[in-house]
Amino acid sequence: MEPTPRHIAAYFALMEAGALLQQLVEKQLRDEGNLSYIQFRVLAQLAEAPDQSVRMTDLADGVVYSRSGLTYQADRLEQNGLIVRTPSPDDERSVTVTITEAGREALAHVLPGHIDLVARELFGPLSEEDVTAMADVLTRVRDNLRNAPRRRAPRRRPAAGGDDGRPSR
Amino acid sequence: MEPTPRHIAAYFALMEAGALLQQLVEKQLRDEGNLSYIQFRVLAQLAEAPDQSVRMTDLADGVVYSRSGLTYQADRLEQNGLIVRTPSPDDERSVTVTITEAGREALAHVLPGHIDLVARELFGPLSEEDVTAMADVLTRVRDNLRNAPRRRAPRRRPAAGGDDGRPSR
DNA sequence: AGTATGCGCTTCGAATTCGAAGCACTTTCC
DNA sequence: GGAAAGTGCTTCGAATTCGAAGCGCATACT
Repeated sequence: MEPTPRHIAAYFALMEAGALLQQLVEKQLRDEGNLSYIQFRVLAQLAEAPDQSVRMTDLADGVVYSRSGLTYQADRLEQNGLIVRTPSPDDERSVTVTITEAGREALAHVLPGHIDLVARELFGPLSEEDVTAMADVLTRVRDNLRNAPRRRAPRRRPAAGGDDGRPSR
Repeated sequence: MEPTPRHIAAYFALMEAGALLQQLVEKQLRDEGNLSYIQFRVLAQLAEAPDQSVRMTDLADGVVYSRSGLTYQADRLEQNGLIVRTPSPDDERSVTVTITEAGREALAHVLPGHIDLVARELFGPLSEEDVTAMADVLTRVRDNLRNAPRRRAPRRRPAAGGDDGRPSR
């Protein structure tokens, strides 16, 4: 399939719109609540979780983020008293993250401004139909992207008969 | 305007789709051409410029990036011989960036895989109508976002009769 | 049971990011 | 014409980012 100019326009518009919006959002959260966008997403995810708790891995998957990056941000959030980390009861390896009262307050504090900002900057120029179309198309795109990255080739057959070129560790 | 669940879905879908796609693209460019996404955008912008040259500031605006960040990436690109920086002829302050032959080759080298990736991962699940709708809506959003951040209040009337409180530099 | 493999999280190091500050040149305004 | 304000870029420092490596627990296979 040959890409048309419209395809290219759609591609760049998506990337740029996402980047621009993230910059605005990041600034609002920083100014009003001293939170990064990732931290905001983490808190939001915890707040709507059944028992205010989620495992680290599920958090990372939820916010599209590297595991080490999440560890770093979780350190920040815990230092600031917005979350608590405890070993998971059922699986000794995993860590359960729970939002604290202070965390809920921090979230509640930035939320109104956040909603205002998004309503103004993102949805401002859009009609209801536009919003519907955008949600529809982008949801499909996102779900597709969430599955596609399965390029983590399982590396089957760990060189049963010879060196596969991978350096020893 | 009260945000509906559909608004929220659209907002997160935009942010996540952008982030996921960027990760895939970043990886492809890194693997196949040792380029970051920003570097790719810079080269692409230079390649389509009238005389293969653009000023630093215009580049930064074009790719949605901080000036200092662009300086850093321009250093990398220049070290690798993909661009050249020369003082601008008309304005002694500004720097004109020009893509080199090696730069064009690097771009040509990653482009086919790039187009494949985007066609597959982004446009794969979309119909022609979807692409049109997405381009239409997101272009408007992006253009709106490009202008909106004008919270740099123009600070009109530079205190014709007294100190406006702004610290001297 | 016992070893091999896999999973969940953190630590580590190196690269990248941004804003603030600095520098040099340009334009504006008396 | 000269100070004041603005513009374009780089430098600087501090924070953030990610992948690779490390560690301990869990699961599979025999």
